[in-house]
Amino acid sequence: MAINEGLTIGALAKRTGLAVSAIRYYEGQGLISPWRNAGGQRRFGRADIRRLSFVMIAQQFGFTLPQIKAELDRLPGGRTPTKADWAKISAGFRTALDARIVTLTKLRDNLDGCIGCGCLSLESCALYNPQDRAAQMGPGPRYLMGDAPTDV
Amino acid sequence: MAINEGLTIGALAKRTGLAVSAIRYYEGQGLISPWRNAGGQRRFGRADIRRLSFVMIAQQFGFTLPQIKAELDRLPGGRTPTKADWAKISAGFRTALDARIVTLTKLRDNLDGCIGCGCLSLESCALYNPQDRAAQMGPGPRYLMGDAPTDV
DNA sequence: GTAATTTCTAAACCTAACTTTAGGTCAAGG
DNA sequence: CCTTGACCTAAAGTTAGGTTTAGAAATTAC
Repeated sequence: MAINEGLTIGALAKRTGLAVSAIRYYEGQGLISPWRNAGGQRRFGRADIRRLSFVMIAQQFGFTLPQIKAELDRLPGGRTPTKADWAKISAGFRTALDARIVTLTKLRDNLDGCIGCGCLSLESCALYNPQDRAAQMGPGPRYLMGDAPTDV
Repeated sequence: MAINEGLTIGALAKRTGLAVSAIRYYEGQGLISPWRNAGGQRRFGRADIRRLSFVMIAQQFGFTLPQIKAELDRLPGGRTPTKADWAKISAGFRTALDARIVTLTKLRDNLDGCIGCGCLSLESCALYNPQDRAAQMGPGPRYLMGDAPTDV
């Protein structure tokens, strides 16, 4: 391994647990911006490990890649992000997560009522509020619970 | 409208709020089994409204169609399901939902720690525990999460 | 009886988030 | 120097959960 020329894509993949192809894909989506060495191969900085870590956590929370990119774009350009920079962004997660827990809990409570009455029918079941469903997106795969993460 | 020959696909769509195309798709997936009239058109029983209602709720909870089918297959064949039949199946939701709430709450608590330290790095962040990641929730093309976490 | 809806089937298309493949190029070890 | 493994690009394939389209047949409305 050379002196300090950055991580290869393979090394980054090993460090993050991501597939090499996924990392290339993320670059295409603008989530990371490696530089190239003389031979045209990607080289990544150590800060990219943290960036990808952020991506993976955010995905677990149900964020889409464009939403995640929007968050990452708020990091300072020009210098390596500090812990404080990351902490600021992470705080938004807390809010989104709290909201999701509230939604699920409400859903569960409604379900309790439905188990009691055995209804599960459109006429009487609170779970089917058409307004709730109307908020869902049209085509394509559905996301977590239908409650898209509010803007962080 | 004829006497009592069952619901047309359009009527069922109106009752459930689903698109006609979605209902046909669900039939293809084995979630409902309409009969055909003399002209070859689908006819549905009133019990199918409830079946589709179940499908829609289960989707909100993040179940995939095959998982939902598995649940529906537990309903009695031969007779129209009673409220008790539906209540038995609904109880399973309660368990799944409770589990999901616990997972999210744990995730949030871990995040609290991470916001404190500002780490968000693979070396020290509890959010990356591969075991936690394996506990994926929600639908979507995320077959990657079960991958070998190599060294993490 | 005719026009307007609905419905039918099959196949193609859609999005998100990736993976796989094909056909080369680069880099590191012996 | 040569071989092996990592890397490159571009394009096509994959999965889930549907939607759209096209052309034909059935039903309903007037």
